[in-house]
This record gives sequence, structure tokens and C-alpha cells, in this order.
Amino acid sequence: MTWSDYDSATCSIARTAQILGDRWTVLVVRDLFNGVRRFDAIAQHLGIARDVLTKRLALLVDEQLVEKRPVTVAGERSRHEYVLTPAGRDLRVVMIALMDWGDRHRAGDDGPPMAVSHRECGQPVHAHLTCDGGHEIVQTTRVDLVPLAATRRTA
Amino acid sequence: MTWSDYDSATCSIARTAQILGDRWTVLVVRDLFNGVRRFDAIAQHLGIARDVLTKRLALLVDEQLVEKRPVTVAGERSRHEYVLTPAGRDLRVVMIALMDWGDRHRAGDDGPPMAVSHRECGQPVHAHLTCDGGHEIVQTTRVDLVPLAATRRTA
DNA sequence: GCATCTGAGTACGTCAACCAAACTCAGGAG
DNA sequence: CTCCTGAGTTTGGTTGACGTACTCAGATGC
Repeated sequence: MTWSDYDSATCSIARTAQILGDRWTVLVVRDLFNGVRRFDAIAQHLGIARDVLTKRLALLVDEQLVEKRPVTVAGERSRHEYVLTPAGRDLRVVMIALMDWGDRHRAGDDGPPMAVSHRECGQPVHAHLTCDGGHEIVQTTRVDLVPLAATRRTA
Repeated sequence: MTWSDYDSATCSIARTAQILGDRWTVLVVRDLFNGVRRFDAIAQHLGIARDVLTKRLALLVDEQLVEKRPVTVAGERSRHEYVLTPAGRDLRVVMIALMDWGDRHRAGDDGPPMAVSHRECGQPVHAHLTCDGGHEIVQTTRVDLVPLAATRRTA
């Protein structure tokens, strides 16, 4: 029984990609992480078409990565803002892994444009792999794929 | 100077999303990680339209994440296979971060469908964040965004 | 009271991307 | 000499993205 015998969709990578697998969605989530909360602010910053942003935000709300909540500032009319839910914030590892890869392989001559730093100690933050045995998993470390649930392909 | 003053595209997340920000591309890379190397095998496993797969593979080769190499097995006619380059293999952290998120938030009643385990000790492998000061960055840990290069938005 | 402004979308026409299925082409096999 | 298979390419229809214009509701100004 090889990997090919498994249904491609029955895979957590596929399920996550189903949601994030779109250039705009990733960027919307990134901006939400960075505190951009209002529709127009996101639209302007990303340069995304407004109807597409509407759809992407609706999808993220639907998938419970984002919460749309009304905001009423005194003296201003009520609006709403978009905030990451805990599940959305849990994508931080993914975001930083994407950023690390871009830093390593797509940084221009200027080097990485930004860094993320731990507020307490100021040191840069990176994503990496370890196993539960406490070993660091580097590029050359071999890993295996282990089937867990009944994920046989039905076809 | 806030995050919004930075050009959205001048960001390693945006640059990486430019390549991976597509449902199929992520799945193609996943299958390549899992040893599926031939065009038809990928096409069948993913259920992707063949012309789309052609384009995706061309893009990955173009971006130097994948190498297309001819293979000649004795007694068989020559074909080619697609293999990840070092840059492509460096996406392992991203893939496992995606998988971890799916496991935590999109696993069905059966639980996670698969696990990745360290070959040497058999323990499961996960992606996580640490800072260079050696601190573990968990969900509640606060981090800051630090601009590095000259990334002012020109507009 | 009426016109204006702004934030947050919706509507619309065009143009590219996706999809499935059919077609091509080359090298072995029978 | 024909069939089969791997690896695409072509084709035609449908969906989605893009940009622009329009809408609507509530505060603001006169």
C-alpha cells in the first residue's frame, strides 16, 4: 500500500490547501495578522478587486478562521471589522514557515524585507521541525509517512 | 510607519504565495514529496486536468523547485520524472505546518489521516516556532514585525 | 431638511483560467 | 504492421478574476 493508494483529498495538507490555496486568501490572512481589519484598508493594501475580497472574507468567515464583528466608536457610525479567530491565529506557524522560505529563496539583493521577533527577548522567530522525541529535523533528516485512520481510496 | 505603509508585494509571504498560492501547486509538491514522480501518476492521483498539471509543473520547474529529468530504465523506453530540488525540499516545514493545522482544525471524526515520523526514533514530527534566544513561541506569545530592508511603498 | 461624504459592499462586462475529453506523437510489444 | 502507453497538446464550454461603476446607510455640513 503506497501513498498513491490513498485518496488525495483525505489529507490534512489537501484540506488546508482547500482553504488557503489561493494567493489572495493567504495575503488576506497575513494582513489580518498584521492588524489590518477594515474592508477598505485590506482592499487598498492588497490591490485586490473588491468583489473578490468580499468572497474571500466570506469564505474565511465561513471556515471560522475570521470573525466579522461590528464596531462602534463613539461619534462614529457603526462599522465592522474582521478579526482572526483562534483557529485563524493558529496559522501563524504556517505564515512564518512561508516567510522563512521566501527569505531563504526569494529574498532579493536587499535581503529579507522583514523579520518577526519575540517581543520578550527581541530575537528573530523561525519555524522549524522537531519530533516528539526532541530531535531537530533538518533537511537531510529522513522521515516516514504513517497512515493512521482508515483512509483507503474508495475508487 | 505602520504595516500598511509597506508594499504588500515586498514581503516574503507574498513572494512564496505567488508560487504556492494555488491549490494544485501545493498538492503537486506534496505528491512529489511522497515519491510520486511521473506525470500520469500525479494526474491520476490528484484528479487534476492534464493541461493544468502541465502548466503547474512548468511553473515549478521555472521557479527551480522541481527538476525534470529523463529516466531510462533498461528494457523500457526513456521517459522523464519530476523531482524536487533542494529549494523544493526546503518546503517541508511549510508542508508539515499545513498538515499540522489541518490535523488540529480539520481532522474528521477519524482523527488525523496520517502522521509524519522521524525515521530514527519513530516519534511524530511537528512544525513549531522558536526564537533564536531559544524560547518556544506558543499561540499566546507576542511577537513584533521588524522592517529590515528598504521596503517603503513607492506609491 | 437637503446635499455630501465615506465605508462597505453589489452589479456588470470582459478576459483569462479551469475542466473534461479528444487528439497527437514516439517508442516498444505482440 | 498494428496496438498500447506515457506524456503531453488542442479544443470548446463554463467558471472565476479583474476593474469600473453603481448602491445604500449613516454621519456631517449648510
